[in-house]
Parts: sequence; C-alpha cells; structure tokens
Amino acid sequence: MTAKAPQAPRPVPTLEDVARLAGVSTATVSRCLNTPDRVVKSTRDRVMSAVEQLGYAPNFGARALAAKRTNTIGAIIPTMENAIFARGLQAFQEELGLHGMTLLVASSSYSEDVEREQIRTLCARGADALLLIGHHRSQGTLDFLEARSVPVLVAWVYDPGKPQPSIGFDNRAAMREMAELVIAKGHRRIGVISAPCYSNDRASERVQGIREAMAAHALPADAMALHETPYSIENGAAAFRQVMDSPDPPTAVMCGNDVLAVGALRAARQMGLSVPGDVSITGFDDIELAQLVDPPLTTVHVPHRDMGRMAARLLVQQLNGDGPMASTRLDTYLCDRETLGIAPRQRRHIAR
Amino acid sequence: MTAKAPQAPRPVPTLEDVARLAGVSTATVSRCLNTPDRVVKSTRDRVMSAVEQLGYAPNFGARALAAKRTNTIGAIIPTMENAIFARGLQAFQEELGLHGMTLLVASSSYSEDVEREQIRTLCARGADALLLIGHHRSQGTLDFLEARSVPVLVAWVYDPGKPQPSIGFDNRAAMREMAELVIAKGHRRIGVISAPCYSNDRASERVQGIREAMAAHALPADAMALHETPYSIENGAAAFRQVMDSPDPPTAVMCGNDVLAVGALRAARQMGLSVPGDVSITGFDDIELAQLVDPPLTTVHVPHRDMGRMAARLLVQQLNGDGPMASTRLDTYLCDRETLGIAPRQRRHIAR
DNA sequence: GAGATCAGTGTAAGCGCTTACACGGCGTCG
DNA sequence: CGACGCCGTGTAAGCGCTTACACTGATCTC
Repeated sequence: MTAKAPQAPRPVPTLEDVARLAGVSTATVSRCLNTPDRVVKSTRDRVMSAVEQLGYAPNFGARALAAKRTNTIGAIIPTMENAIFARGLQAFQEELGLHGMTLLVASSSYSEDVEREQIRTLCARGADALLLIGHHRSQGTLDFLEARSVPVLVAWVYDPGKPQPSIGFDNRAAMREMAELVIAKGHRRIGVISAPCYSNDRASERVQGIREAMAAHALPADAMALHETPYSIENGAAAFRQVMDSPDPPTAVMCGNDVLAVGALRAARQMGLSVPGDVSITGFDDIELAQLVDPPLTTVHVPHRDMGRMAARLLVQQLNGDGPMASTRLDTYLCDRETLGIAPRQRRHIAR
Repeated sequence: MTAKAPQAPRPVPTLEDVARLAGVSTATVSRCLNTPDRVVKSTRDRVMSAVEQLGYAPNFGARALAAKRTNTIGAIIPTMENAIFARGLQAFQEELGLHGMTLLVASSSYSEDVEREQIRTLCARGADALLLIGHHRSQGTLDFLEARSVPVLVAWVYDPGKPQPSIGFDNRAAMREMAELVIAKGHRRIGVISAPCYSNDRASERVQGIREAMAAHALPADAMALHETPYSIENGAAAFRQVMDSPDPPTAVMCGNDVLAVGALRAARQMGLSVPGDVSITGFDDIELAQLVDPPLTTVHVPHRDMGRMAARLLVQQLNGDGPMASTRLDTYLCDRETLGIAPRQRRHIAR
C-alpha cells in the first residue's frame, strides 16, 4: 500500500496537480494565475484548461503565507442591524469587489472590548487593511495596529486632527446646523435623545454640536435635557416619554439618529401630542424610514453609500502604494421635512 | 551584516519568537494555544506571558495550511441592505462567535453568477462550511461543492426533499395561509407583487402558495394579477399602480415581502385609496417597519434571528462531527394587523 | 527494584503557494 | 559571428504553523 494511494474521490486539487496535468512546473501555473502576461499564450491556455478541468481554486492560506498579502480588507462595525452600516458596508464591499479585494466583516456590538478582539482576529487573518468606525479606541489597540503596521481608515467621522485618516462627515457641525435651525424656529428648551456617548464619538460629537449652537445663542446649558439610550425604536419612545415628563418640557426634541427619532415620533402620537404642533422632533442619518413615517421626519442627510464606496477607494489606493490616505470630508445636508415647526409660544406661557 | 538584522521596529512576532522568549519549543507554544490542558501550568503561564508581551497573534493562513481547518464559516446572502438578512446574519455571527468561529460574508446581489464566484472564493479561503440562501443553484455549483465536500446549509427555506439540509420555514405554506385568510375575507380578485421569481425560490414558493389557496377555493388562475419587481419601496409603489391600473382591479394586493408592501401602501395613499377600505394589502417577513407604517401592516412573521442562531448551531454541530445536519423547520405566524379587511362588495358591483 | 506506563516536551516533516534565481534558446548589435 | 540581453520556464527555498513521533523522567505495578 503506497502512502499516497488515492482514497477520497477527489481530494481537492493543488497547484501541483494542475502543473502535472498541464505538463509545466508549479511556478508557471502560479504565474499564469497571478501575472498572466509573463507567460506565453500557448502555455497559458494549456494551464488554464487544466485549471478548469480540475476545478482548481488556489488555497488562500497558502497563498497568503507565501505572498504576504491577502487582498482582504477587514471592517468592524457596531452591528449589521443598523441600516446605515449595512448600507455603507454593502457599497464598500461592491467597490472592493471591483478591485479584486474581499471584505471580512465583524461586528462589535458597540463594545470596545469586543472590537479589540475582532481587530486582533482580523489582523491574524491577514487583513491588509482595516475599516473602523469612529475614533474612540484604547491606546493599547492603537499601539497594536501601529506595531503590525496595518493601514487603518476610520469611517463615519471626519477629523483631520487625528493621526488616523478618516472618511466621513463632521458630526458636530452637521448637528450644530440642525440645532441652529431649531433655535431659529424659536425653540428655547431642547430635549436631546442620543445613543450612549461613551466610546461613541459620533454620538458625543452630535450632542456637542447642539451645545455649541445653544451657547452661540446664549441659551443656558440647562435648557438642554439629555437622555442617552441604546439604538432602538422602543428606546427612542421611552426616552421621549421621560424627556417630556417634566414641569417645563422642551418644545423640540433632537434625536441623535433617525431610529430614535421614529420612536420619539411614535411616543408623541401615543401621548396625543401633535408633531410639530405641540412638539418638534428631528433625526439624523436620513434612513429610508425617515420619509415613510407620518409626518415625514426632518433630519440630516448622510451619504452612507458614497462613504462606503470612497472608503474602499482610499484603502485600495493606499494598498497599491499611491501614498497615504488623506482624510476626506463628505457633505451632509438638512432635510427639512415636516416634524420641525415653529415653537409653540402659548404653551411656553402656560408653562410659566 | 547578519542576514537577520532587526530592521523594522517590530516585524510581527511569530510562534518562534514566542517560543524563544518563553524558552520552549514552538510545538509547546502551539499546544498552549490550541490544547492548553496538555501543557503543565507553569510552562503555560510562561508562554502566555510571552504571548502577551509580544502582542502575538497566530497567523491565520499558516494555521489553516497546517491544520486544514479554519474555524470560519462563509455565508453568501443576496444583499446586506435587506434588513431580514442583516438581522439573521447578525444573530448567526453572534452564535458563531460563542463557539469560537468566525464569519466570512459575501453578497451576491441576487445574481447566480456572482454567487458562484463567491462560493469559489469562500471555499478557496478555506471556509469550513457554507450558509447559502435558497435552493436555486446550478448543477455545476452543486458539483463543485460536492467535490470539495464543504458542508452546506441552506437557509430561509425549508425543504426536506432536497439533498442539502435546510433551515427555515415553508414559504409556500406560510403564504398559502395568508392567502386563505385573504380569501376568507371575501376577496376574489387578488393582485400579487413579488420579487423576481427566477432563481429565487423563496419568492416563487410564496407565489405558488397563493396559487394553491386560490385553486383550493376554485378561483380561476386569471383572478390573480402578478407583477414581479426588484426589492425596493419605490418598486413596490410602482407595481401597485400597475396592478391597480385595470378595468377590474383586485380588491386585495398580496406582496412577497414587507418592503414591497410598504411601497404599495404608500402608492395607495397617494392614489387616494383607503386601506383596507378600498383595497387590502398584505406583506411578508414582519420587519420592524411593518408596525410603523400607518395603518400597521398585516403580514407573516418570520423568526429571522432564531433562524440565524439555529443555523449557526447546526453548522457547528456538524463540524464537531455530531453527524449530518437535519433540515429544520421554523414556524411562521400571521400578524393580522390593519391592512387586510373585508372585500368591498359595492366596488365589485360597480366594477361589473 | 526492573519493566511498563505515562505525562510533558522537543524534533522535524510537511501544508500549498510565491518568487528569487538559474538556465537555455533566440534575436540583436558592433 | 561571438557577445550580450531578454524572454519564458524550471528549481528550490521558504512563509508560520500543526502534529506524528521520539524522547525523557517520574510514577506505578508486581
């Protein structure tokens, strides 16, 4: 009994099998696959038909090991269930595919620790580069990335002041703009419903934007009632009830994202409050849902798809050696739909 | 100048570096990482602290190459932008993580060709098993999978008659049940808006379910007006307009999924039709949106999260050698909310 | 107390691929 | 027409890890 007796019907073909069938060396087969123009056509055809016949697919691990490049980009997002990430990532992936790269996704469930683990995992898997969301990250993690010299692009934020390049928008400025509009409509007491700000710079920057606008108009800091709650419609509704449960409730409630806003909207309706007659509500992101609710939500439009696509391009460029990535700022704009109205004067008087 | 002069600051530590630092052989380090109980504690501690100190993370490619196992499961879904897949996949991933496995996702954009390519890619990357959506797949692809003997689990459908194990629900029966209800409410002319049925067995089975129910009640086949259109709210709205643009329009429009239904609902409103007064609309999936629209959508609830979680369990079991996977059926149930009403008799008379 | 057993560790052979280098054949040029 | 260079291909050395097998003491067994 020889050692290499064919036992399994077809034990996954290797480069060597292809080489043998085509009557060439493994080096040539490898070249056919990677740098076809360095092989003469007649040979190439022979090899390719052998590949076809055997149903050969190169072993990724071996390839990565030998070439020290995986053509894989890793991305870690908080959760796929959030439509904005799903959308951005889909575009990201499509664009990567155009450049022959593959996407490896992991989700951190908004946990810093989980994210750290995922980063290690993706690096170990040989991700050539990483797409991460937001800047908040421990020094240890940063050092790790630095030591492995894995290019990192931070998305969903734009902050040229940070060492890592980022692609996104200025969360703070975008929200400030919305707050300016809210204030311009006469609102003086503003409720804010935000995702938990700790370890989430998108959320905290947005809140900060509101603070700045209020300060610019000499509104006292305590004119803002802030509630933090995890991302979900239900939580948005619950937070809204709490925010409004005050002797002097706000006339406008600004939400850190559309999902919370939709929850708030629903709660308002259940409480018999008319929007924007009794209370105004604003969102952020402009997800599809924003246009579907009744009344349609006033919100900030964010170009999630573009962001994903451009992120992919930046990363690919960097990997092709076209120099380091430059932080890129995308524009957002206000979608002034129907949930933001003039502040109800009379109510304020009654309340006083 | 020695060959191995330290040039880069820290050139990614390898197993050997750890072994040297800990004063043991590479085999021992490997064992510490994979089968810790086969190493005495004192040694293990020494190794682990070396690992920590160096920030060592095993090279995945090398590991896969040597061990012939990647602890990776690949999944190919049509698109991440579809909330039902995003949700199922999130649960799938979480469950996999619990078992120390990683998820590799790819999306096919509903294209059979793209899917085939993705399957090859994931296999080449050493996916230990694959999660695929639906049964429609070319023989060539099936053969490929067979030849590589990669375990495959098909999700979002349940069909014990197929050779591949599946986890999901009976799309046909679920939709038939809904159709029964629609018919019971007196509807006799039924519009159907479905995703393209070709190469999508979920969609075609659902349509088939409606056909069966109609046949069971002796309704002629031409009492059903079928429109196929890709997944999007806009398309749902457009299809609805077309379906209703008839001298004898249906009194109920059944949609293959909630997204199309929401589009239909919106179109109905724009056309000045009251739902369910003038026309009834039903969906399928029970995504979050279904409860948010006004009026809330009557639809079929599908346990996407459970499906994802169970799919992961089945796959893990199989990989642990606990025998082949058994097709698993999950229950769906009707959510009879407010968009399905009694068929408007008078309109029928007017129309005649 | 000699031999069997066993736990803990080391040695070394690959896993399937890429690529630096070597090599032969041919067209080109002085 | 010999030297040179280049092109297409082969040879073989790893890439970083796992694991069968070998080895060494210690612990049992009778």
